[in-house]
Amino acid sequence: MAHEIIDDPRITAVGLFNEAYLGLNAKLACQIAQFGLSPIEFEVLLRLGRSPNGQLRMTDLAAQTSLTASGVTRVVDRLERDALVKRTACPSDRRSLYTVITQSGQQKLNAALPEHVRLIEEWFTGRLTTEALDDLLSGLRTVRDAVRPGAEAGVKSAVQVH
Amino acid sequence: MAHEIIDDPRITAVGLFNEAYLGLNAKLACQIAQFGLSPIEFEVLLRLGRSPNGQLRMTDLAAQTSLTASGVTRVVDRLERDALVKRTACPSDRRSLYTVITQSGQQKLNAALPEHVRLIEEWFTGRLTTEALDDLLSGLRTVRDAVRPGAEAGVKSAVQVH
DNA sequence: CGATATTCATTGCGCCCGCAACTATATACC
DNA sequence: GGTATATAGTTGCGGGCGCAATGAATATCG
Repeated sequence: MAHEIIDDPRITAVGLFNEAYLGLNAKLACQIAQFGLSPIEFEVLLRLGRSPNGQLRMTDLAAQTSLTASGVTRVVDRLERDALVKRTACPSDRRSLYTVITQSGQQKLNAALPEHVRLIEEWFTGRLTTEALDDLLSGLRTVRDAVRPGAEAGVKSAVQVH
Repeated sequence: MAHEIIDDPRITAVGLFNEAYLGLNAKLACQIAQFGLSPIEFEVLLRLGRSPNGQLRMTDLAAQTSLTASGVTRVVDRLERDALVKRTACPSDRRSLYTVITQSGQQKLNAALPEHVRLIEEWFTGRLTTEALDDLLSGLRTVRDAVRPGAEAGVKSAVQVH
């Protein structure tokens, strides 16, 4: 009855991956929510905040997040409604729009970040020795590079895997 | 302008965690979809399949997945509509319901599992040396145990972390 | 035993987001 | 230069799921 494959250690490994990921994110989501933001809104703000001029085109946001173009439109809709970002025209391509973080968006981001980092330290990085953390990140990097759905910000040429 | 904290390596680490997790799951979701299942439906089927008698109460399913009770109700609704599970009364507590996997559910699970494991091997476990995999899983386990949202199946007494 | 509190599951409502269709602009090709 | 194709972004629609309210059964406690 395939009673052995259902307990395959590889399935267990993925289960562990899931639990660790979801558990950690639940902790972080809770803190982010205190600033009136959803995790995806926080991520967009973060990516804008670390980009040159605090701006990114909608398409780039879609590539860097787990969202489709449609999803980006709506997240930016919400952030713009709350005056945390604004849309501005792209001079070189009139199809494109820049989403640029506002003063108020930067302030909210700066306000949230210290505690955010503290929580990451508390529930994740601080739980491991330097060496164990390096090992973990190295493994994650290997997996990330394998499954890269676009991966690194700003990457233009994506190698297609068969 | 807090230009340093936004590039804190701990934030980067979480970003890496995200990319690896989402990328891997996208690969797996794609395969699962070929069997007409969403990832959460597959997970429910899997957890039922590895449980004694292929059954679990709604509440247990909620505890083991990332779903609320309401979410479990609806997932089981869909699976039951497709005849992959069925609800049966719990004799000892008439508030509770068992969700039990059907013959047809087992067959679908068995059909999906080999390729599922193969994909995990291809995109995850097979990318790492035995040692690197052990290190990765050990790190994940540490994090999981810290943030445990209920963690191990069947655990009854949950130690509350302040 | 009887009243109160708790637990299991479901449901109405609303948000979020993917898909596919659509508009506008840009690029390619003859 | 003009037509075909590709790309940027938005929108209607529909599905998935959380929250809070509800109903039913059980547990707790005076």
